[in-house]
Parts: sequence; C-alpha cells; structure tokens
Amino acid sequence: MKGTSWRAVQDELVARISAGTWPPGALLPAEAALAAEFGCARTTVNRAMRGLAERGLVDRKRRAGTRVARHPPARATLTIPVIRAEVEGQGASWSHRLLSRAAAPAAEEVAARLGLPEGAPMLHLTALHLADAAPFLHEDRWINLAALPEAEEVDFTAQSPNEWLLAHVPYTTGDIALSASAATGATARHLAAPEGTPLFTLDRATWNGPAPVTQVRLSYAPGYRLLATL
Amino acid sequence: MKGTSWRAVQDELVARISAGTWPPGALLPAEAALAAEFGCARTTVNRAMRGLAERGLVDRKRRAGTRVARHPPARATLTIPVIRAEVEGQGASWSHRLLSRAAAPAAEEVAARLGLPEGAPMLHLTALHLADAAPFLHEDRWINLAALPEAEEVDFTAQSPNEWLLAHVPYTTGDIALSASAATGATARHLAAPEGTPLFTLDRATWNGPAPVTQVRLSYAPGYRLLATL
DNA sequence: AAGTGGTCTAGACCACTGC
DNA sequence: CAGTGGTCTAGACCACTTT
Repeated sequence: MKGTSWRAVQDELVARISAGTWPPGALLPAEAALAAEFGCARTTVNRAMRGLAERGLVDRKRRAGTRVARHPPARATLTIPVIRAEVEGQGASWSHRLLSRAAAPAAEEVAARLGLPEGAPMLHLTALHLADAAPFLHEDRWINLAALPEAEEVDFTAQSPNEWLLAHVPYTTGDIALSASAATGATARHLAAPEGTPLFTLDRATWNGPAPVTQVRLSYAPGYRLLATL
Repeated sequence: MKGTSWRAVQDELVARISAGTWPPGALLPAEAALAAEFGCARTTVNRAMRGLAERGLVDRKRRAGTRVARHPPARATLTIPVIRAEVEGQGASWSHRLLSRAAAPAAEEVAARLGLPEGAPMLHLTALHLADAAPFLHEDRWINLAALPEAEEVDFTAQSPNEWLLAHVPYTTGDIALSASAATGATARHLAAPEGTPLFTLDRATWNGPAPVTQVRLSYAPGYRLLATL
C-alpha cells in the first residue's frame, strides 16, 4: 500500500476482502487498530470504511464492529435521464406532442399511490415524445393541483410536462417501479406497436417534501433498454 | 437550524436550495464562509456538501466553487437482490431446478458482450427459480471457463449458479440492461406464460477485475416489478 | 461497563483551475 | 497566482449495543 490516503486504505481493505483474508461474515479489526497498522489517523480509516459500508461491502454496527457482508447486494445506480437529454444524447432530435389534457378527479389507483383522497382535483395529461419523428415514449401523467395550482394555466404544447415540472419543482424525492407490460389502446396506437407488444414501463411517484406532486407512467417504444452500471 | 451536526447543515442547505435562495446555477458561499455562518468547523460543512454533490444536487469544482445543479438528474439506486433473499423476503419459500447444462463454445452475442473471442469455451446453464412452487424467474447463464475452470466440476442441482458464483467470486463489477421482451420457447413454457407475454428481463455481464466471468439473462414471471427509490 | 463506530473541532497542507 | 474544495491529523466526546 502506498501513501495513506483514504483511497489507498480503501483499496487495501477491498484487496484483503477479495483475497479472502477476511472471508464473508468475518469481523474486521477496529478502526483504531487499522489506523495503527496503516500509520494514519483513525479518521482516515473511518472515511475508507464508510465508503465500503455505503457500497454494501461491509456491515457496520457500533460496539459490534465491522463485518464483511455475507451477501453483497448488487447495487446499481440508475440515472434516469431527462427525456429530451436522453434522445438528444443518441444524436436524434427530440420533439413532443401533447395528446390530451383534462382536469379530472384522481383515479383510484393514482390517489392510492400518492396518498391522496380519492377524487382529489388533478390534471391529467398524456403526451408522446419523439426521436427524429419516430415514437420514443408515451407519457401518462397526473399532477396534484392542490400542490401545483399554477399547472392549470400552463401551455404544455410548448413545453413538455416533464420539463415544466423539472424547472418548476426541481428538488424532489420519490419512488420508481420498473416493469414490462403489454401495449394497449391509445398507448399502442401512438407508439405504433401492435396490441400486446411488450413495452418497458416506468412508474414514478414524486413528492416535494411531504406533498405529493405527480405520478407518471412512461411507456417506452419497443426495443428500449435501460442501462446501469454496478 | 438546531445543532451543528452535518445533517443539520445539510438540511439547511437543501431547504435554501428548495426555497430558491440559491436558484439553479447559482454559486454557493465557500465552505469557510458557511462554517462561519453556522458556527461550526469547515470539515462539518464539507461533510454536508459532499453528500449533496453525491446526490447530484450541486456541482463542486476546485477554485470554481459549488453551484446548484441545473438539471438535477433523477438518480435511483437499484438494489438487485440475491434471488433467494428476494423470494424469501416476500415470505415465500425458494427453490430452484437446473434445466440444462452443457459445455459449449460462446455464442456470438455472448462473446461480443463479454469481449471474448467467439467460440471460447464456456459453460451454458439454464435454471428455473420458484417461489412456493410457482415459477419466479428463468435464468439463462454463460460462465467463462477460462476464468472459472472449477465451474465445470460443480453440481448446480444442489446450489443455484447464482449462489455458487456469489460465494465463489464475490466482489465483481459489471453492467446491467433492463428491458421488456416477449416470452418465447422454453422460457415461456417454464414460466407458464403464453408465447408473447411481456416479461421483465435483466441482462447482466460480470467481470472480476479485467477478466470476464459470466453473462446472465433473467426473465421474470409476468407481473414482476423492480422497485427503486430516488 | 466497556468497546466500537459516529461525529465534531481546529488547524494544516495540497491540488486544481479560473483569473 | 490566489482562492476553492479535497484531504489528513490528533484529539475529543458521544451514542449505541453487546457483554
């Protein structure tokens, strides 16, 4: 091991774990002991081990010490791109068409997902995103008007709902579900996919702090693949 | 803001960004200035801001300072569970059946994905994982025998390929592609899904350092959803 | 009760990069 | 070249949990 940077320490720990010096389930020496061995401050060892814990390679508990994880989960970081950026990143030109727009009471499943009362006032939008004039994905979105009354006045034919929301409510939390579903009805028609074609589908619910903001289903045109790195 | 823990500092920074005190693209005060304002050590501010940078909420560059990100990417951390743990986590009992096993030269697309010469010696396995005796997913795996010659001797009827590899080559890197595909042939039959049924599909290629180890396609039974949190 | 990780401090030097 | 973040140190106290 060269140097005493936290990266060097981390690399050394990873090397020992990979080599089986500390097999899965084994207890690692305490931070103070490793600091003494490596000739660095405990803080530095802490920094290195914290990184390993975030990656799921080790489990750390006070008093109980640090153990090599038995079943290191495969953790992949998915970066869900802004649709426009994703299309343009492939060298295609992006455009979108607003298909429908209506103020409507929340449908049962939408209300349930967002934790709103059924029938709460919402704005229901559907849009088609295109890459070089070919259908790229179908967007089916519900916006909570209680949280975003301004949405009612926006002209979504000029700016896609996706982009307006990003600009308007930038920092949010939420959850995502990925699945495969069969193309049906309007979605199938707009994506030019026969009924029943498997579509990659992303459902996302978004909150701004405690306030439910929006729920969207993105149905990608056939053949789409979402890539991630471990 | 109460206390001067790095979490309190981080919360305060997030609050100001959300409130628009520092709009997207704005330059934040330097760490030293914020430390003075909050009455804490610069290290503490650094800890808080590092977290925000990891989440993609701000961009940091030496000399240039810290800026609020203009297009906060939606970054979701997917935790791809060990199959057995995933099934048992749902309260079902897990089992698996080895469907086929053959030493075979690498198929063209497998070789291409892993960067192996076509026809390299590999072990081809297919298996079915069950949850309470119902089909859960179909596994189609290729193992690089040059990297893992021991695999040739292993009895995969007792231990699933998935688990053997985890125990044997625990700490790896790789990439993942998620897609929707139509059930066909043996996969459809084993999952008890009619031909053409949309299946959620995960393709994963795995390396141990520079050495290609394995490539696998997991086809989940109809209805499966992969969940992630932003 | 005691040992372990979690965090905070005050200070220092370094690396990078925009001016 | 000067200002900013990146990192390291040595020391301290605290929180939690197992013994």
